[in-house]
Amino acid sequence: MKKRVPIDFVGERLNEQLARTGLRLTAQRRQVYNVLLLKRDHPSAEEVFMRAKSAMPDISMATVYNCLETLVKCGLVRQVNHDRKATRYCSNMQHHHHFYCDGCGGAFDVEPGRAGGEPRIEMPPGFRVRNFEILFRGYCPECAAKRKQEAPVTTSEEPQTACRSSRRQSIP
Amino acid sequence: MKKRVPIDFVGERLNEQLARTGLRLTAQRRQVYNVLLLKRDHPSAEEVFMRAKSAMPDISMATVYNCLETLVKCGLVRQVNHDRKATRYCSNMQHHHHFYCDGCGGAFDVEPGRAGGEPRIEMPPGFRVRNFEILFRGYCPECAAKRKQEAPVTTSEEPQTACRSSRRQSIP
DNA sequence: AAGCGTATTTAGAACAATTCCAAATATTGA
DNA sequence: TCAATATTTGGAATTGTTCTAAATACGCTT
Repeated sequence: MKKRVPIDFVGERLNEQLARTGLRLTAQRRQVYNVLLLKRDHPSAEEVFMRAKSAMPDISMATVYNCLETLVKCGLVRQVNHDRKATRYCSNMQHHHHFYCDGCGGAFDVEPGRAGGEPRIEMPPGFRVRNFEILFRGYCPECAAKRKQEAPVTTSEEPQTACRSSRRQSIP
Repeated sequence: MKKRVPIDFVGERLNEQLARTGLRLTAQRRQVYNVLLLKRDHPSAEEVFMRAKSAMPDISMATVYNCLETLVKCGLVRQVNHDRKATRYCSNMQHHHHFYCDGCGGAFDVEPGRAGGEPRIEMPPGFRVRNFEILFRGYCPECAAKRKQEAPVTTSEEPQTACRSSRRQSIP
């Protein structure tokens, strides 16, 4: 690991955020951040490791975990958890929700609704809500289509949701 | 484990649900279910184990996991996950949401809103939503109060939510 | 109440994801 | 270039959970 670390467009933002916490911009951190920006499909640490490794063969799993943690602390990346699966990492820092496919396990961003789309749940008194997120489950377009042709008359489905499916909002 | 298993009010419901899947009503299953009904504070498997153990000293962790799994399959209990913490178990089978306290780690039920309270997020086309749940984070009344007196002028808070806090809806 | 086939419980091993550790290496500023 | 500090690294340790195979219990039939 003797490379200089040229500061490019990716490095810019990264360095800026790191600097404000007194952290250093290293080749590994940049690589990991790059991976996350390049394909925003919510990869797990393992997947980030594999992708990073193809460009930087000597990077270690421990480092990937370290870098991810650092990026999270810097506010450049978010962790996304679903059930007890491995934590996934998301470089979309806008407020948004997630859809998890019961078929392929994929995670998709769901943009918060526009007009009156956000929930107006009333909390019991005393609770201080700092943030919230909606977690949707179901089938992604691919899996939905696949299931439709394999089992035309689907049973045991429980569409207990108030959400309409229409207009596109976000792409995998 | 030579006890008979008398069927009481708890056993009733349990037995009914078990029966429809060809499962047996055992003392352990009843004990575990009882624990979950008795104190609905979303205990983890470990906590269920400890509580069950005080009434049934020979019950094993493996059995607790087995029983919990069975109860989930029967539709009497739900799993609730938050971040990478241990799975918690919830005997409230109504559609509802959860609030997680960043202070004490507690989990609280949040009843779905009444008039227009549920989210109307529009999904991209093709997605099939089967269900959803809202996950709130913040401070529970106790922790909120504690923090207020310790740090009167709180910084670094990001109240990026559209949710009002008022009228009680659910108790811990 | 004895026997039988199946379900359940149990202790402990195995596992996956993640964190911790201490030594080696890299980076920054003087 | 050097010292001081931060980061990376491989491997061990941890946590929560699942798996396994043997022991036990159940429900039913005689």
